[in-house]
Order: sequence, then C-alpha cells, then structure tokens
Amino acid sequence: MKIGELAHRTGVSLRSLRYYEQQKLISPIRADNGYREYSPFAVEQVETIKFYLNMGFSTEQIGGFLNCVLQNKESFCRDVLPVYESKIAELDEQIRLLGRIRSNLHERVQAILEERRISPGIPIEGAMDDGNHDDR
DNA sequence: CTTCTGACA
DNA sequence: TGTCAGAA
Repeated sequence: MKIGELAHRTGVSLRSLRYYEQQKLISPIRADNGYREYSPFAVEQVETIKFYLNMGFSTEQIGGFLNCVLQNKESFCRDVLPVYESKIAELDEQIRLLGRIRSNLHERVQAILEERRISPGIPIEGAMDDGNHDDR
C-alpha cells in the first residue's frame, strides 16, 4: 500500500510516517515511480511505534527494541529491560520535579488565602527541563 | 488526484 | 508536526 492508505488506516500523518522512516523505524521499499510501498504489516508496525511514542520513549530508543518487540509479540527481549528501567527512573525524576512545583504553588495558594506575603518567584531547579531525548 | 523533497511569516 | 511550493 502507498503512504496515503497507511496514513488513513493508522491515523498517522504523512509527515510523521516519513519522519518514522528517517528515524529508521520503518523501511518501506520504493516503487518505480519513487513512491513508498508499505507491506501490510506496516499497519501494526506503525501502531506499535505510536504505542511506544505515547509511552514517552524517543524514536532512538524505540529503534533499539522495535524489531525485537515486533517479532516476539510482547514476549521477552532482555535488551528492553535497561531501556524500560531508565524510563522509569526518568519518570521518577519528573514526578519529583512536579512535586516541587506542586508544593510551591500550594504554598502560594495558602499564602493568598491567609493574606500572607511570601518570597518572590524562586526558580525551581530543573523544572524547565522537558527531558527531550529525540532529534537525530 | 497522489506522492516526493525541501523548507519555514 | 503542520503546511506550502514546484515537480513528477
């Protein structure tokens, strides 16, 4: 099938489909006219890519265990463990930062309700870090 | 009409 | 990621 059909059947934009290819997550073959030709498996492949992207993994990380996960239908691929663990650690870090922001705001709310004055805007370390891992 | 690549008021 | 251009 051509890119238009795959996009329609997966709900992924043409742009993203081409981007996944750039990131080596999918490798469609080229027809004589230069059009990308996807195998019918591309549908499930793109869906698993979307799944991991939503899990917060970078395209680079996904590229690492995609084939393994794709073949061993949700089975075990030991190489994914370290990736999953680092992701969990990353989430713990984000949760820690969010907790700081939360308590900071909570304190301000209380101050306002109690008509109490508190310290001015004090930046929270690392709070502005969106932890991006993408980009080739 | 569909796809391709490259680029960004 | 969207989107537009110019070409095939």
